[in-house]
Formats: sequence, structure tokens, C-alpha cells
Amino acid sequence: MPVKQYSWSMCDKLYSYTLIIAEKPKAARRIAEALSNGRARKCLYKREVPYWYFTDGYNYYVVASAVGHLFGLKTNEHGFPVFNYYWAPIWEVDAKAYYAKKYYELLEKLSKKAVLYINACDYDIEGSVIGYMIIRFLGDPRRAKRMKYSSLTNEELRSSFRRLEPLDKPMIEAGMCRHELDWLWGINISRALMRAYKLVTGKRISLSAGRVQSPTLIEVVNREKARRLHIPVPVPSLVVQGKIGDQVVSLELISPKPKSFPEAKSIAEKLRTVGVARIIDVKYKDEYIQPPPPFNLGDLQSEAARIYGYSPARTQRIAEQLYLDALISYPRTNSQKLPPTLNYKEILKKIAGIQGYRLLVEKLFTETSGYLKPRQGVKEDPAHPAIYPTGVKPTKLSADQWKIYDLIVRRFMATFSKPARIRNLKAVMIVDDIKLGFSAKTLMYAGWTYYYPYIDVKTVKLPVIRSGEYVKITRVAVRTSYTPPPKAYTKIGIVKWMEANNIGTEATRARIMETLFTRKYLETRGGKVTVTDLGFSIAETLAKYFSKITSVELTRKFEEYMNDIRMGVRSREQVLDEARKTLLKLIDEYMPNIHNVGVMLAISMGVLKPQNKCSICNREAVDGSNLCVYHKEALENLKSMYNEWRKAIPDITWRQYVEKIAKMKNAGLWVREVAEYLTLNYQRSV
DNA sequence: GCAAGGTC
Repeated sequence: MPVKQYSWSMCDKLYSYTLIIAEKPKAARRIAEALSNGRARKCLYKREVPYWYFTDGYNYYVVASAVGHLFGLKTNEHGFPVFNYYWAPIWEVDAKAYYAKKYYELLEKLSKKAVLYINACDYDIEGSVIGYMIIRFLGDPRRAKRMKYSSLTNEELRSSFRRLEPLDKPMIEAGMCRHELDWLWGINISRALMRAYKLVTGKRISLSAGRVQSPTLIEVVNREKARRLHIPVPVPSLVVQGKIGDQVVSLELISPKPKSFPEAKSIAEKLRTVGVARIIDVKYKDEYIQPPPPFNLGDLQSEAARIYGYSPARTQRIAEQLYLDALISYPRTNSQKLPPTLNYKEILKKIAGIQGYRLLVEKLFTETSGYLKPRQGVKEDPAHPAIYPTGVKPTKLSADQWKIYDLIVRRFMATFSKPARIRNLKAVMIVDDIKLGFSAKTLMYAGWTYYYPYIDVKTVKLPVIRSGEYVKITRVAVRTSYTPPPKAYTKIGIVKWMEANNIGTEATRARIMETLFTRKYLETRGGKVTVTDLGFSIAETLAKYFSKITSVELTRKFEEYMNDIRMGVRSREQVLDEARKTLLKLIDEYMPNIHNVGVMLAISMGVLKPQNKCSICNREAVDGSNLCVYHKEALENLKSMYNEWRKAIPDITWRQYVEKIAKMKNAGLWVREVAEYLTLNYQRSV
């Protein structure tokens, strides 16, 4: 139903009404439509901030919205520890939130004549805080109610409106406490770090620590350390090729797996001598790959990274812009389900009108005979469905935007399509007591991959083979492979780790991860994440003095507190009191060492020379040694792994071993550096 | 200036 728009002055004439406060404009609109049966009138404040009003014949109702948090925590104190803060309008805390001011002004104005306030923000602790702060500062909490709904459907909105509840005080307390705890921990430890640096260098830089960012940093640091300390161990393996039909293919050694090089050589010898393998088992097996569920934000981010190499933050930014242009639904969702009320056919018809999609849509309609049932995933989100295209025609998209939009449209279509069929061929063959394997696969029926063609299985011709046939062995070689180092993190890998450990939220993970890069704790090289010297120093400092903030357990603890507050087991003040005490104690223990921390940070920033320099890098050497902690550990690693090497190569000397490690790309950086250092010293001593 | 959490 078309909605008439009115200017501000129109609604200004109402003199008393119930003010319904939503978390965001889109929700306000849905609420207004549902509660008024589509009869709500839309008004605009300052020509851009929308709100709605309607009447049930007795009373007037005005629906307006926040834009997320309109209030945030602020302090005027500069030092630390800092325990004094207050709630202030968000743009006073964060200059980037200036756009929120006009929403605030409208709510301020509307609040003056409201007789009842309804907090209709999302039903979670943040929503409770968002609505409450508005009512507390602009309205009157004594005349306020809470509307609790878990989806924005007409039925749910109407029934929650019929069953208004009192303000959910415990939930509000829990939400406020979450803000305060994050603030106390984050601001105080961040300042502790910055103070140390300033003390030694006289300079200010932005350093930070937090409940979400710090465990994430530690995770990446630990991985990077393991990589830099990695010592590859030789493992014997066999390269075997055979001729099937007229194709030369790779064969896999199934058994026996050689444990030493002599063993590998004898297996190779046997394969060469016999020269043919007899096929004893052949299986052609069809596998059906179900269509993927529609995108949630995490899946979109990981697919955009896989297919286009986009960082999760970049993908999110693009998706948010597409949402604001009304091209796609709300992207900050965890859901893999599409609402059954959505008119899929209508959307697809509209998509057919967009350049490049007509044939795809026609094929989908033919294939499904118009029976459109999406594949649903298991993940849910109380507030939003999975991401889908709205069907609105894009006008001017950048190349980036087009790629993300295209991914979303194709994924949406794929969701309605049929399973893909993949044929797997697995053959087992024997040479004496040696078992070899051969496998291949081909795409038999494209199904959903026709719409979303990002799988690596191609349509190829599978060889026709039977049991009892012989395969000529064309090549046998003994190869030395080496145990690989742990994989370097990628940006998407970090976000997935955060997701798996349940820290941060859909909306914040990518952003918080990026702050680790803006702080220069992490950097990327060719898409791989590495840790800077500063990153290692921060991780070390946090682990030593503020270890609580380096673990995901702090988030678990917070969750427990929030629950307790909601259940009335603990009060917000009790929780905060405990936090303040803990922080005070930690800071007391930290202060006597602050100079040392400052020195370490200054050295890692390259603005201070260490007194006892590590012979290899610029870090401070450990007392009584000429190496830093990391190179010392690398040296110890080098020593202990020598025995492992001798198991594989019994006659290798220590010096040969060290010289070999120094040249191995597979070896960790610190290990290589130590090995190189030792090698140079040998040469000098000759 | 620092957090994490909302949303344009």
C-alpha cells in the first residue's frame, strides 16, 4: 500500500500520543505498518528522518527510531585507572556517529508530548539499553513499556503490542553492565599500554586492548610463533605414476606407509621390478551435493574471500551499501533461512529484468516448474532472515559492488535449484603386497552449480576400468617431504576463529579484527597475516600483566554475569565492584614494571636501541645470553629436533643439519635465522 | 585516545 508522506509540521499538530521507539528506521516502518494495518502516515523530520503516526480511533501513536546506540559511555578524566564515566550522546563519544544527531533531535522533540513510551527495539540486551537510554534522557521511564517480539512479522508485532510489558529492568541492567565492563577493561588497559610508551619516548601513539580484540591478537600471535619456530622433519614418501587408458595419472600409496628411507627405497624397488599393478577393486559412486543455504554474513564474507580475495570488512562494507541502496536485505545476520512469507517468484521475476540474469531465471523457473522451495541452513538469527536480493534494479554499481551483488543473487537462485551430481571413481590396485589407489571425479549434473558455479569439480571424462585389469607403472620415485608449518592466518580465517569462539558479534567481528591492523599489531603480506614486532610486544605485555584480557574466557565470564544480573542472582553494582577491584589490583602490580614495558614497546617501534641487543634481531637479549627470547627458543628447538632428523637420516652431522635448516624455506623464520647465524659463526671459526 | 556494541 502506498504510504503518503507528510512534512514535519503535519504531525506536529498532534498534542498527545504514545511514542513507539524502534532500533532502526527499517524496523520502525515495519512496526508502523503492522500496528496500523498499513494505514500509518509517514512524516519526515528535516526532510530525511522518517517517522510514522496512526490512530486506533481512540489514541494516537507515533513510531520513530534510533539508529543503534544514541548514547555511549564517556569520561572527562585523562589518567588511569579511570572509573568515572557517564552516558553521553553518541556523537560526543564518537565523531563518526554525527549522523545520529538528527534522529536524536527528532526523538527529543517527539518525547515532549508523549504520554507513554514503548521500547520496541530488538529484544536483546543491547536493544533494551538503546530504548531505555532514550526514554531515560529524553522521556520518562515511569511511563514506559517494553514490546517484545522476535521477528518483524505482522502477527508477532501485533501480538507483542497487545501484550506490552513493564520495562525489562534486569535486562537493561545487564546491558548497561556489559557496556561498563567493556569500557572499564578496555579503556584502562589501553591507557596502561599508552602510558608506558609515553613514559619512555615522550610520544603518544594509539594502543589498545579489549575483551574481543586481545584474545584475537593472542590467537594470531601464537600461530605466528609456531610458524616461526617450526622445524620441518623429513618424511619419506613415494611418487608413483601409472598409465590408465592413454592417460598418465598419479597413484597414491595406500600401504605399507614407509617409516624410513630404506623402507621407502625397498618399496620403490619392488614397484619398479614388477612394473604393473593389478586392479582389485573399482567403484563408481554418485554423490549428490545439496544446494547451499542462502547467505548469512559470515558465509558471504568467506565466499567473497575465497572467490575474490576480499577482506571480511570490505565485503561487509559493500554489503551494507547494497542494503542502503535497497538492493539486498539486511546483511548483519547470522541466519541461513529465508522467510516463507517472502514472495520468491516476484523477486526472481524482477531479477530477470536485470542485465545478465534473464536466462538464469528462466532456467530456474523451468527446472523447478515454478515450485520454489529454498534450501534452508541450520543457523538462525532472532532478528533477521538470511541475505537475499530484493529485486530492485541496480543502477550504478562499482565493480566491487557488482561482484558481491552477483554472488548474493546467484546464491539466492542456487538455493532453489536441484542437487548437483558428482561421480567419484575409486580404484584399488596391488603390486605384490603393496596397495595403490587411484581416484578421480567428474561433474555429471550441474544442478545448483549452474547458478553458483564456484566449485572446483569439472566435467571430465573418467577412464573406464575394471577389476582384474593391469595398470602399467610408468614412474616411481622416492621423495623427501617435510612436515609443513601451521598455516598462516588470513583475515577471513581470523573472523571465522572469532565466530567459532563466540566472541564479538556479526556486526563487529570484521571491524574489531581490522583495528589490530590499524594499531599496527598485525599486517598482511600477500593476503597472509603476520605479526609485527609491536604485536609481539603487546601480546607479551598483556599475557604478563593482564592475562585475563587475553582469553576468550573473559567473554564467557561476562556472559555469566549478564545472566546472573538478568536472573537477579547478582546486581550490576556487585559485578562492577568486582571488576574495579580486579583492575585496581592488576594495575598496582603493573605500575612498578611500567618502565620496562615502555622500553620493550619503544624498542619494538624502533625508537629505542636495546642495551643488550640480540645477535640476530633488534630485541633485547635475555639476561646471560646473546639472543632474545624468541631466537633463544628457536635455538632450543633446533637442538631438540636434531634427534628427530637423525632418526630419518642417521649419519647427518649437527653442522650439516644446521646448514640445511638455514636454507629451508619450509623452516620457521626464527629457526632459519638462528641456523644461519650458527652457520656464519662456523665459517668464521674456520 | 583508548572498548564493544548498535546502525546510516
